[in-house]
Amino acid sequence: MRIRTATDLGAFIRERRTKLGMDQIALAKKAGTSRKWLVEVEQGKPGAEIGLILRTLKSLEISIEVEADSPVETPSQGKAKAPDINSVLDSLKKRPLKKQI
Amino acid sequence: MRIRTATDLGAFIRERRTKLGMDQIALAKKAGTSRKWLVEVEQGKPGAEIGLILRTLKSLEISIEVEADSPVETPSQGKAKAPDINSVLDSLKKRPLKKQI
DNA sequence: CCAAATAGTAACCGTACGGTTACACTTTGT
DNA sequence: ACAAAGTGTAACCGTACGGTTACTATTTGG
Repeated sequence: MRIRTATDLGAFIRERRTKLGMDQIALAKKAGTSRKWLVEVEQGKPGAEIGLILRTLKSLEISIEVEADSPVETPSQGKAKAPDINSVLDSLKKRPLKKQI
Repeated sequence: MRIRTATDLGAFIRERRTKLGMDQIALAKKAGTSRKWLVEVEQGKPGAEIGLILRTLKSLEISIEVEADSPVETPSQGKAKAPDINSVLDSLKKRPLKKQI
């Protein structure tokens, strides 16, 4: 299922929880959170912290996949997009070391 | 890419951002958050709120998919998996229907 | 009817999330 | 050499997230 909003996520969590025959207390305990928090998350609370969300999904054996929609946006670089050298150079340009004076 | 931790998510966000040629300020503004927040998220902050995360992923044109790992109760023989009767029974057993007095 | 189980809600409270501002460090371009 | 761009970090502060506890529906079962 594609997740676009916190409400989507809450609905999916609730559906999975009930299919597994768990109540809110059981899931909250397994995920290391509180029942209050789970209630709010299942209702689509956008302020829920990602760490607790991930623990909850793991407790429900739900996997998350992220994917870039468009391969890459090359605005005006023409049509030659073979080796994507810019990305390679950019990644090599990452802050390598912390140099001390 | 499979997301298991907040660090995974932060790394993916950063990779996508740089591939799109955006700096932290541009992405933060587009996602409606602050650069400080984005720095922490890219470093794997588990306390980041899911609402801001979703806005950021949308700004990067990243889609999220969630999926239940096991259908419901791994039936060892996956040949013809009848109309998952267990789920039906479970849901009926839990909170079946709203019955009128 | 009453009791039990599950879920939604409210209050209070300590903590930390997120925004703002400022400064330090590195790389790049002039 | 310098300045600019990009990033990491620190401080302060208002707000709200999450935990706890309690109470309220709603349904089921005795």
